[in-house]
Amino acid sequence: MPLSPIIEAFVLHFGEMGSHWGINRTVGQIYALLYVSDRPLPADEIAETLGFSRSNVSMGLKELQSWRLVRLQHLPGDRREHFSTPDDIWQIVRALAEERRRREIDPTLTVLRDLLMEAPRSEADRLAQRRLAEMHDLIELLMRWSEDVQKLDNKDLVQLLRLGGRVVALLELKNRLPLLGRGKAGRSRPETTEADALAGADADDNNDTDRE
Amino acid sequence: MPLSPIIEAFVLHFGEMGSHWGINRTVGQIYALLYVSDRPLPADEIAETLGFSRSNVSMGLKELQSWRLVRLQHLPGDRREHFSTPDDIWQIVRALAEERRRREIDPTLTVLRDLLMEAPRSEADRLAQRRLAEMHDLIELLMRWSEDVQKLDNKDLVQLLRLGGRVVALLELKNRLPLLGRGKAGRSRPETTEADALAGADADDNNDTDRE
DNA sequence: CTTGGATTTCAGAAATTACTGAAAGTTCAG
DNA sequence: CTGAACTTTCAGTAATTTCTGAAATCCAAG
Repeated sequence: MPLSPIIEAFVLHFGEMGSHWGINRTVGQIYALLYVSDRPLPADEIAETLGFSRSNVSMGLKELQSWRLVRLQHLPGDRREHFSTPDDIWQIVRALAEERRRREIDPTLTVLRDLLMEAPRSEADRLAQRRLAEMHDLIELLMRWSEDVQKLDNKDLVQLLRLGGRVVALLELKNRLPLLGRGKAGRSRPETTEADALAGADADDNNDTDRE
Repeated sequence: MPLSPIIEAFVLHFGEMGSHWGINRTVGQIYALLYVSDRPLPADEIAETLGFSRSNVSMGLKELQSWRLVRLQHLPGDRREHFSTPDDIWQIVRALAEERRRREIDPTLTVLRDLLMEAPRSEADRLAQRRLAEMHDLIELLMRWSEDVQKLDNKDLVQLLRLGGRVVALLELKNRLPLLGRGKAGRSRPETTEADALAGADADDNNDTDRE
C-alpha cells in the first residue's frame, strides 16, 4: 500500500535527519513510519511499504528496540509480531536521553576519570589533565541535571521549560530569601565544588589551578 | 613529535565518540588534540602528530571552523595558520547547540510546519498530522527553552543546573504566591497554548484533538 | 514429535563516506 | 613581478557501513 504524500515526506525527512545523528537512514524511516501510523505494524508490512528487504527491517527493529523506542506486541489472531511507538512523546525524549547517557556519556566519563588518575609525565600532560577535568565536570553537571529533571512528571517539566530563562528571576528570589532554600532541598555543607570553578571560567581564566 | 599516552588515549576516544554523533573520526581527533594542546597548532603539525594527510586535516579544520569550534590565529614570525579551541568550555556547548539548531532543528520544524499546512486526504493523514503537530510543539518548546537558557551567563547557568529537579520546589512556591510572579516576568494573558496539551499527554491521551 | 509461518543470522554485494596525493590556488617578502 | 611557503581543491582509491537473499533458527499448533 503506497504512502500518502504527507507521510512519505515525513518519513524521508526523518530518515535523512537520522543520518546526521548517528542513526542510519533505514532505522530513521522505520521509526518515522511507526510514529505516524495509526496501528501497530508487522515487519513485513514495513518492509513492503518502505521498499527495504525483510532482513533489513528486522535489523532496524532490533536496534530500535534496544533503544527502547519501539515496543513489540501481539495482535489476536495474528502470529506475526507488531511494532509501535509509545504514545507519550515525552517517553521518546526520556528514552533517548537515558540510552545516550548509558552508551556514550558514561563510558566517556569513565575514560576521563581514568586518565585523570594517571600520573602526568610532563607539563603538557598537566595542562591536558586540567582540560580533561573541566570537560569531565561539565559533562557530569549536565548529566546530573538531566537525570534529575527527567524524574519530573510531564506537567512540571513543561512548566519548567516554558519558564525558560525567566527561571533566573526565581533563583534570585531564592538567593534573596535564603530561609526558603533550606527546607526540603537544603544541604548545609558549603556548596563549593567543581561546578563553581566551571562557572568562573569566563570571568577570570586563570583561577582553575586548584585541581591536579 | 609523538603524543603522551594520556593525550593519545583522549584523542582516540574522542574520535570514536565523534563517529556516534555524526562527526567523523578525523574531525573528532583533530578537535580533541587542539582541546588539550597548550598552544595553537599549525595544520602540518596536526597532520604529522595524528598521522593524517595534510589535505585531510585541512578539510577537518574547515569543518570545525564551520561549527565555530576552533578559531584561527596568526602567530608573529610564522606565516602558517594556527588553530585553537576557545578557552571557555561553555562556549563549546553554546556553539554546538546553536549550530545543531540552525542546521538540523530549524529545517525540521519547517518541514513539519509545511506538512501541517497540507490538506489531509484520509483519516490516516489526519492522525499523522496530529502526531506531527505533537512533535513540532515538543521540539519548539525544547528549542525555545534552550535558546533562552543560553543567554544566561555562566554563573546563572551553573547555579540553575546544580539546582536540578529541585527547581520544582521554587515553581510551586511561585505558584502559591502569585503576586511574586507578576513582576518582571509577568505576562498577563492566560497561558494556554500548545504546551499545555503536551503536558497532558500522559494524564489523558485523548484531549489533543484541538489542533487540525 | 512434525510442520509451516515467522524471524534472525550472516556472508557477500552495493552504496556511501573518508582519505590521499597531485595539482592548482593564494599570499606575501624581496 | 617572482617565487617560496603555505593552503585548498578534487579526482581517484581505500575503508567502512548498509543492505540483501539464502539459509538457519525459532516457535506455536496440530
